[in-house]
Amino acid sequence: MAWTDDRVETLKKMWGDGASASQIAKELGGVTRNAVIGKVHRLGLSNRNTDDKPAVADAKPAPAPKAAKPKAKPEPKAKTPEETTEPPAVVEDDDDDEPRTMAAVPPRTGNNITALRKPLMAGQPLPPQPSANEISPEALAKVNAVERTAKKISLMELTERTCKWPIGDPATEKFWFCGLGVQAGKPYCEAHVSVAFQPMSSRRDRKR
DNA sequence: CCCTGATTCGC
DNA sequence: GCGAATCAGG
Repeated sequence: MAWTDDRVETLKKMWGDGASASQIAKELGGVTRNAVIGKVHRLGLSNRNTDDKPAVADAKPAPAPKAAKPKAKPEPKAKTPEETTEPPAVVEDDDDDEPRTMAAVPPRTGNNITALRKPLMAGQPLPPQPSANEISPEALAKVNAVERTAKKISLMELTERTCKWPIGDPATEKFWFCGLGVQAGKPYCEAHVSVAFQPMSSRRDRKR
């Protein structure tokens, strides 16, 4: 697949919009993210630095002894130390909206979670609330069981495919996220989905 | 393990 | 110019 003006345009557009290389590659099709990144660099779009390196100090003794080493390791990265002109990078991709017929129910880790009010991750549906209520005993038991086998991952480990169910008290060190594989599309694993999302009717029936 | 971009280098 | 392989990091 060649880089037609057309495709390059799309590339520029998406890259400018903050899309990731893999996203762009997927959109274009026929190329890998590596191809996209490579192109981005060749186009000089890597990081929009309109600045010219101030010829302040030129103590660069051309440190590139890459001579007879097919797989020589790259030299220390030369990263421009500046972050000022960073784009908003606000995640705004929400392919799916939670069904309105479902109601998110707060986590109940046996004990009680008080803090954790604001979303931990941008764009992620995770505003657990303390006011828990009746959840099917079976489901609850299931959750407790799952929490014993949970991966207990950190915030950084969270991905689109890891259960984001919080376990423990965020105010203490004893806090993790479930981390098990999510139920396709959902933010939680199967067990946690079952307690997090309940049909409105179900809640009503139980509650009243 | 999932992902991100950065870099190198044979083609 | 291209991009797979690799690196470095979250």
